[in-house]
Amino acid sequence: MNESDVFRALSDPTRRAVFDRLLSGGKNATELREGLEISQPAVSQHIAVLRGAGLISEERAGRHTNYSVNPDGLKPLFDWLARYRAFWPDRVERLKTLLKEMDQ
Amino acid sequence: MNESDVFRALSDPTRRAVFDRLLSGGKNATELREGLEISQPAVSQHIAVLRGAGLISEERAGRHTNYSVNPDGLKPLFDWLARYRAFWPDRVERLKTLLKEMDQ
DNA sequence: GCAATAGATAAGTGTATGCTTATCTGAAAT
DNA sequence: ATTTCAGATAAGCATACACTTATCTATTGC
Repeated sequence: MNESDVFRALSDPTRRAVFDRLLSGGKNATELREGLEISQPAVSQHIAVLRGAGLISEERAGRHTNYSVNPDGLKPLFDWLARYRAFWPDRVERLKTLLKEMDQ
Repeated sequence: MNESDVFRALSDPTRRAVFDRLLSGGKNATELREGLEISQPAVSQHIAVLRGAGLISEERAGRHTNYSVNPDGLKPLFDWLARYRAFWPDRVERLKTLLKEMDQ
């Protein structure tokens, strides 16, 4: 919800790995756990933190729960970063990338 | 230096306030402390965390030390966020702003 | 109904974090 | 030289975090 929650949620590498995994589409908790050498409750707790920060949303489907990236979740981060636009790297390159992407 | 350090450093509101204060130019530790109801060592410790994350750099000047934003410090954050470009808000508006800014 | 499965919650543990007061280092000024 | 000021470091403390094992809830399938 707020900046602190988002920054804190993303400060943990395992949590970033979980979040990253959702980039390729929604997944359930078991799928999110794959490859991570961590207990089931630990994943569940990480998911709770990400949800609490507004970064992911969930949809119950039977006995599975499907988690997906909340499109607005990163907004606090973008908003905060916008004030540091002066320090954005490779502005021109980034702009080109954006333009190219938008043409598609 | 790495993503975790940057996210963690910025997860603390006091530390963001200190960092924000540097946006309007370099400052020494006493100036950074102004308005914060916090002890001098606490500020010193926050500065150490920000420096450790590569977010600020320092320049000793007599018995003062001038701290300033490290222009490359936010790069890990930008790089990480670049992968989530699909979720960037107001892409067109942001692009316009960038263009306007670059024309100046 | 009953066993199996997905996931959350409880309780406990070691470590990290943010803060404090007290002290140290080093440069400035008199 | 000695006091003064900027800032770092030391030590201690309370709380937060990330993790574990054990247990609970809810849904599915037989």
